[in-house]
Amino acid sequence: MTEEAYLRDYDPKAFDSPLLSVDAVLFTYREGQLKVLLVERSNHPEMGKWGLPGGFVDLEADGTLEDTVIRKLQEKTGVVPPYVEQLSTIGNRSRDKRGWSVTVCYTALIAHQECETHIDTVSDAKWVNLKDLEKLDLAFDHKSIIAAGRERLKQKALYSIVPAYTLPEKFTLSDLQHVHEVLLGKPLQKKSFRRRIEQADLIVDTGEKSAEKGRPAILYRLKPEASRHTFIRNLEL
Amino acid sequence: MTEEAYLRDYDPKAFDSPLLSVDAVLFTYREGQLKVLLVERSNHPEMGKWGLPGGFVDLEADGTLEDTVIRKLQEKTGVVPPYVEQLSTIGNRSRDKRGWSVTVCYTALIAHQECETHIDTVSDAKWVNLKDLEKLDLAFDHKSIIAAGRERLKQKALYSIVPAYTLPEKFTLSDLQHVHEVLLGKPLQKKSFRRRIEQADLIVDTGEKSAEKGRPAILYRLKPEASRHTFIRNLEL
DNA sequence: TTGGATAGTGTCTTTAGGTCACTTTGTTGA
DNA sequence: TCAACAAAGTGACCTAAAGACACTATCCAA
Repeated sequence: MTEEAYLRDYDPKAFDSPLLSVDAVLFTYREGQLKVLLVERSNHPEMGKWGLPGGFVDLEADGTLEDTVIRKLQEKTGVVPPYVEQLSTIGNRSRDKRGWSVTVCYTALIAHQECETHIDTVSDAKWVNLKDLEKLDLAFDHKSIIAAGRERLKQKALYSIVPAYTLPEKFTLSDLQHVHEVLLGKPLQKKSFRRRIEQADLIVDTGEKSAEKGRPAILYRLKPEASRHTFIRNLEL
Repeated sequence: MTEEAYLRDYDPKAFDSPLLSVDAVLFTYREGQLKVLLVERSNHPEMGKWGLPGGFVDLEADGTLEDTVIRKLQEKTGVVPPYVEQLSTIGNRSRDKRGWSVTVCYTALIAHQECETHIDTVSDAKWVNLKDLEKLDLAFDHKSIIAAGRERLKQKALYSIVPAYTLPEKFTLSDLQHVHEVLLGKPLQKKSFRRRIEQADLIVDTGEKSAEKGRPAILYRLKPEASRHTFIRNLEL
């Protein structure tokens, strides 16, 4: 048989295959707290429970898996988060009552200011403090996915400034240090932190200053190469 | 409608969904070269081309995605590799002529001695030097998946001794250093390398010595906690 | 027993990061 | 107007990890 004949007769539903979905752990930082976006499930199974934003691939609309996540996140937040990175894929027979199920998970970061108003209009989405998650009973294995996302972000805090994407476009080094401290769960030395960031050479002085009490701080912005525009990490080499 | 009713009537084939497969980049080290296991495709599409070992989830036999990879690897090598780790998931409309396709990719490591004989009996599998890959035309996007796996392994060489899983159970520090040098593409300082490994405290002296020319070297083995038995990394926290 | 080959170590230098006190620069209210 | 306060930013010293490289150790073979 030729490949043409094979492809002509190919029936995608001839074989049983797992259910495939996509989920996103969207983090933000506000008032000293790390928060995750949760969505109330409006369909079975686990209807009524809160869980991660996500869903199924739209074979027509989506060209890649990243298109799917971004589409789903935009539905809930109104915007495309500036940072999206694949986290892990989980697939087994027990995580979904419907049967064998696979979910491709992503972590995403955004400044809460970017989507505050839109989330308020969407009644089925809300920010939840990571600290308050323990009490909640989330859908599927979403709680452990969030834990994995948080762990990944913690690692990033050790050797990168990726957590900066949880902040507004212009931010101070003190802000950034606070985010890192929350992620790492311990205070950092101001000097060391600043030295590391200066060496990395990933941010640039905007010339503006913050207006809090005390000495005003320089407002920085991420350099264009680490640009604030849908930085998608999946197989870039 | 109750959840019970929903689940009773649930039809997994009611919606179109992407094709889901699993692929593995199995590395080994031999005679100063990094090698990857390739398999000749016996079915359409891309029949006759060489590609990564992998396949579809068996909803009956496999409990998790990792079961699927391991089953596929065992079919080709005869054994379960001591190190298997999820790499990345790639899903888009263009990678497979059959349509929307998602593949969950893994990297795995094994000593070539463990499977030499079995691979010789399986005529459709062979080790290929990483260096020789450029010339080859592999199936699907497998060449870029291998590149990603190699890049991941290179990162591991910087701060771990995971590459030790490409070596036999008992190995010398010189062997391990050679593997790391090939991965990093540059010579390493013997003293620094050994200091780093000693500090990590992940290997233990077997009491045996190697018998090459020159001064015999101490044979080490990975400590049980970094045990040589199907160390699967996916979402361990 | 000596020379070749490779394993393994001693030691100085370099660099990244920790610590902490000090200076700077703004606001606020007597 | 100017001290007191608060937070930003820096100087300087110390420690730990890694780089560089020469040196010693231990085997085999001729």
